[in-house]
Amino acid sequence: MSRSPSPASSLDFFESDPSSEEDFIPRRRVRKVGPALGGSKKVAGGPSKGAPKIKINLPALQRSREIEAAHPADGPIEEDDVGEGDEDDEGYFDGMIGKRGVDLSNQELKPDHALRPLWVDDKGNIIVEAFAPFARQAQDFLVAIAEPVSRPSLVHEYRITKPSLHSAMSIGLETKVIIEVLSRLAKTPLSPRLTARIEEWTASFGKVRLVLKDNRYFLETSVPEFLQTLMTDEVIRDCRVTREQEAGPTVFGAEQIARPRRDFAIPGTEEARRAERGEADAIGQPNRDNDALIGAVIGIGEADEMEDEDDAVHSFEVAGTRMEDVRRRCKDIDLPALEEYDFRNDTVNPNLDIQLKPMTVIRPYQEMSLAKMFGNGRARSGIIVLPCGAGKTLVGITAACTIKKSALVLCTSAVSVAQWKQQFLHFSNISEKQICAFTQGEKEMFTAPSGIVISTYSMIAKTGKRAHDAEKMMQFLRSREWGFLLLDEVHVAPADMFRKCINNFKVHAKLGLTATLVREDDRIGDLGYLIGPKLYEANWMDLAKNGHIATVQCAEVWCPMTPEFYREYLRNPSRKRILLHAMNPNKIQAAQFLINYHESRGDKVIVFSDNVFALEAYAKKLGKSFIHGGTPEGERLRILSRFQHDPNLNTIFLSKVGDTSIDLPEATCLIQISSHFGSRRQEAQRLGRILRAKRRNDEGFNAFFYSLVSKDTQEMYYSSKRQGFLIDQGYAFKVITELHGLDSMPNLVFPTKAQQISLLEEVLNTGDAASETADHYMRLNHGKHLKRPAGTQPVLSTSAGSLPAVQRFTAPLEHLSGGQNLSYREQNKSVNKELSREDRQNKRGSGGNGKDQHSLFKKRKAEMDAIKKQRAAG
DNA sequence: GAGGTAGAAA
DNA sequence: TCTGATTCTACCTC
Repeated sequence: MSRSPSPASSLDFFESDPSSEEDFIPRRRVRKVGPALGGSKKVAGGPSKGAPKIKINLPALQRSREIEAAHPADGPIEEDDVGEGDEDDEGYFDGMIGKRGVDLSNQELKPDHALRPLWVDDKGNIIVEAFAPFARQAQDFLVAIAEPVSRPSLVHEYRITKPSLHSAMSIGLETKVIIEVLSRLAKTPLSPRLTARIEEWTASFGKVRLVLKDNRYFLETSVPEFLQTLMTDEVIRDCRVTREQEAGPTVFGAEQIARPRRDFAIPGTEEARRAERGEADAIGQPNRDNDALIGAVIGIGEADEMEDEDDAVHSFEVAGTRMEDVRRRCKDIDLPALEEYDFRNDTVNPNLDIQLKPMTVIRPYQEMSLAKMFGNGRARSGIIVLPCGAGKTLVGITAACTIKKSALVLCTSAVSVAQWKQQFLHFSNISEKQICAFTQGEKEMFTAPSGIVISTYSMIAKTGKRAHDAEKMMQFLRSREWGFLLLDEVHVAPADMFRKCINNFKVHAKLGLTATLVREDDRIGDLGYLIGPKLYEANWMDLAKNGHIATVQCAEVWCPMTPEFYREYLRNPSRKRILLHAMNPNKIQAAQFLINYHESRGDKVIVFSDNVFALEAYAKKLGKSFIHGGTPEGERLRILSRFQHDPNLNTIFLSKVGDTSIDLPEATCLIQISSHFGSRRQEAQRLGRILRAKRRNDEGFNAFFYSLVSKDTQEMYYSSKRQGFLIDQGYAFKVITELHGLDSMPNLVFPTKAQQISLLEEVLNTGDAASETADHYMRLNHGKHLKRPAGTQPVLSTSAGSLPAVQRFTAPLEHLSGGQNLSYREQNKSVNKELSREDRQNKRGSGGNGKDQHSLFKKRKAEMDAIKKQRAAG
């Protein structure tokens, strides 16, 4: 690698020997290791004589395990942990098969195990040797049948769960194929318990369907006993619609039962171009090399068709307003309703004349995800997960061009509505009068019989008063049947208000798109019944390898707190702590150093800060432009265009506004200075800002992602939590504890203690102002959040005067200090002790004029004392 | 455009 | 154990 000599030598942390694990594993991650690693769990009967003992104990694996242990609530779409059976044998099968660890200590290796890439235990945990022969093909298969747990470079981990098997079934895999392929790829024979479980879980799948006909929803099944189950279930019975003339279930003929192959090509693919040239013979056949190869290698031909079902389809109507209940209940009673839209044979809804423009070509992974959606010639509802910048929009548009029916597109912001509209016009031949936006500003309806409407979730979910036009528009949207509902950023859909967007419309097929299928609450699993199974999830590392997204070097920079800041940090309530660790002078210096370094390399740098005060302070101190929520539109555009075109403006500071909706293809380096919450989604989305870097295909090009963390503060905890998602995607975070050359840098900000202390003073004072304005803000807008913590007494604030809304609450000290964060408190117990000892000494000693006590600290102490006194009195 | 209301995110 | 505090967005009305 050739780099300019002086800064490169100071930033050689990315070039050190990757084999030294020490550098790659931050020490703090070495927490307690999960159970059953390397076979520590009890083994019935012990290992049989002569059988080789297999232990998997690779560092990479261990690391991922530890991260998982650190936030166990995480994870892909998963069943609620039902856990009825307490006994070890049964309990863990509910929800997901295994918890963690792959224990094969009493298993016999197959003689040719070296050729087979998988370790599969009896709980459904799978470990892939990514370097083994056929690992590639194995991974294609695993993505379809299991949840990726983590995918670092050499050893990948997957887990078979009930939802993942349902996804597999919904894209057309069959039980016996799943078991067969799995057992051929595994190094040891599959456990009978696992195969039994797979059989059990897949048995009922796909036998119940939910269909929309003539604006009415029907549950249908060809298995009489399932019909029985459904009709006697009280929840579902409650959702039934009975009309006078149809007391019992309707019985249809057999025509819907045949499971056809796809007999058309997905637009934009090689297949489609072949079809255009009249070479249509191969359509719908598995045309990927992988399929053929895997078939040849493991001796499995093409998947057999589903065995013939009964001749008659029984169905009954359910209320459209109760769809969510119906879907959830079906899932709960293990009869998940499959939703497929046979759009080619839908003669009721008019077709929409929409095609991809001839020049539009979709990428292999986009084709693959669409092939999952349209695999059997119908449109399956589900979710496609692609990294930011990997062309989600084009996937959505291609899906719309395949279905060719009226479509409804929902996004999170008005900006993104405009982008979708523009992209539709760019990639397809849709005419402008057939595509319309529904936002505050635009309330046009299409006049043609079919068309596309693009809107925001909040517009649709709006409760209460509506503008006249908006109400009319909603009636229009609600009154008609839609062929296709496209949900952008679908991870927001489980929110209370947004989830009704999905059920408010008569929709045949739903497709959710997202880059980050994670939420910090437990609602991500709801998407399973709100929309459908996950159809496809791309591997970030693979896309990077193939140049579809940029390669990123990630680093966490540990900045020690200066003593003055740390002392204040420890004694201040949590609200100011955020400010204190964000404004840590060492961090500001680190930011300055990194910005200088990357600007000198010709990088365009984005600096993120969640805290608006810190954002502004940094930007002003370092003389850079900044944008936050309060920045007027015109100003934003001006700054952004200068960032793109002006070679003298290479760094911008962004607040949360930059997380979404601002597209910056120029950026190649990203620095986070304040990230006090543990949102994995935000971290991934920010990384996504630089994944679409235009220069990504340059030889040896790397984008850079830095997280600046103040040492020994809450940030450490949050930072490791935030990284979870990216680490699971295979990114490695390097920890940098020292930036060489920083001290010798000219024009370093805050070089002297005096300047740092005056900064501290400013921070504390402004902090006061900030919390006052925050109080004011809350009084005005967010009174609903002022809930009294349990076990506290309301105290009327003296400053509140006649305003009844303001209440101050007495509470244990922990409520104020943020000490309720357990892991954090543990870390700092001794420090707190030291601090209180120091406090006592200060009190005993110099009666207030101690020479080491800055006047500022005296003031703070007086304030704290006043608070304490007040609390004691109240 | 200002100000109000409501909601999301974590 | 329970839920946080803040920033931001979007929509509505006037």
